[in-house]
Amino acid sequence: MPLDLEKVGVKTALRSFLGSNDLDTNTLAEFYQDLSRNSEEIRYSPGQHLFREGDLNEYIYIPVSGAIMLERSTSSGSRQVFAFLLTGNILGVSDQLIYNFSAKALNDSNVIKISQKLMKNIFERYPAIAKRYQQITSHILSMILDQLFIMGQRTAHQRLAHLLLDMQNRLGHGTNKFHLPMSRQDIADYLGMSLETTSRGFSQLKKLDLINIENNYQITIVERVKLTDYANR
Amino acid sequence: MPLDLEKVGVKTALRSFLGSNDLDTNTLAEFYQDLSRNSEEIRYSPGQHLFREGDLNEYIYIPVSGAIMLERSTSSGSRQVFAFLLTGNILGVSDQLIYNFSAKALNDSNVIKISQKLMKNIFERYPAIAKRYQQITSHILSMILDQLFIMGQRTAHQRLAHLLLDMQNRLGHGTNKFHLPMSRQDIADYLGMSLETTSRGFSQLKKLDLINIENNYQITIVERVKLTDYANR
DNA sequence: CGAGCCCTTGATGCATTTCAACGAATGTGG
DNA sequence: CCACATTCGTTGAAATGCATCAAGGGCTCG
Repeated sequence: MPLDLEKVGVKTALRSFLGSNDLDTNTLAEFYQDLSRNSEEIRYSPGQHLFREGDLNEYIYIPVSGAIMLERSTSSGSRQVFAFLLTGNILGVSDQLIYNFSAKALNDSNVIKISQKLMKNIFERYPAIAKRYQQITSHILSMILDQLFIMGQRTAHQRLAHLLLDMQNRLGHGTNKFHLPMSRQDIADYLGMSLETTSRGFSQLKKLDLINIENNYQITIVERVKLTDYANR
Repeated sequence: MPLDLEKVGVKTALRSFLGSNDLDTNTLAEFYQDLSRNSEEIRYSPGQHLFREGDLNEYIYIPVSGAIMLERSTSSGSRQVFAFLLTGNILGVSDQLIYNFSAKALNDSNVIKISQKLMKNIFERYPAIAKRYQQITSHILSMILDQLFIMGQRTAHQRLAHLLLDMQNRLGHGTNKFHLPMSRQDIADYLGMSLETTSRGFSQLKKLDLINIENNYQITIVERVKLTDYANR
């Protein structure tokens, strides 16, 4: 379906993408017009791929609702999950001819899909947006560095604590409760550990009264400070 | 010292930075002029910092010779090494106000130092170079993803095998021999393992006749195909 | 030659994986 | 609505990989 700028989610996602700075209202309005005419919003079901590793890099995507997982698999069957993307994040920020990872919807998700061609065109006409895009790229870079840092850290349970803190930030909306969009296996492949270790990690953190597990996916951070401490010990 | 464009290493490094494409000779010549007037080549001794985590992000750096290590340390004393940079690589490609890692020379290194201000200026005047810069950023992003992928690999020895293959590509100059610029401890912190495990990994790979160790730093890849197989098993 | 540094190797204990069984939640067809 | 299958998560026990502790070897440089 064509992009409907009046939908609350779409606006939120785009605002989060563009950031709160610099862009004057005229530029913004024109840009929105461009988008609504030339790009669309697409709905994906759980498990459906936005694209696969090896596909031509022709679009960028901005999730409006739901959650997207970036992953790469080996011939030998193992898998690395690179990131979980939520509302207002962006994927496909790359000049590479071909995607070198796959993107898959974790649950029912709405996603804005913009062609790279349109994007290049927009960059030429709105330097402010091109600049913002560069900022985003460098922010992503710094996020991945953080992730790499965490991967090198001591214990599996600490890495899990990091993930939960991150998820609270991104999903908690100011509260200490959130709903995990991914499975234990997804978390395991994200943090480089086995499914069972992930599960034991949850149990351990619950036993220490740092978190509470309402059901498999509904998590509460009970002791944020202590959990942070646990993660960075 | 001011940048001497006639020096072979400098040319090589800049060419590798700029890539082999697109830029017409006029643009190139002007750009080189700009650089030689406004930037400099600096020599660093082993262990010396180019910058530290938290320093203002005011320069980008391009190694001409030697090797630079990017690292971040925790308060609790552990360390993550993010990358080893060699001739023609680039560091400081980020819009972040402050570096979020340190850069340290591993051995005697010459480095071209360019102010971010000059760089921005150059981008405005030479769009082709701005575009190239964006390509580089996205290439770096994809390198870090590869690194993240490797960190998720099963065993420590496999990760080491990956590193050695990477080093052969970058240092071997077409041969199967190369000189490692970093210590066992550096490798350990890069791959998220202990120094001892790294050492045992070397011994193991040698025992399997996949590599040969002339001395601690002089390595030969004996069986590239088998080593690749070992790394991805 | 000896000091210092880095690397290697061995022994031990702990963290994590693997294998296996079970439990909870969800969906399906009779 | 209830058996039943299926999927996903938890937990236990055994095996393995890795970190840690500790000792010793080799190289370099004064």
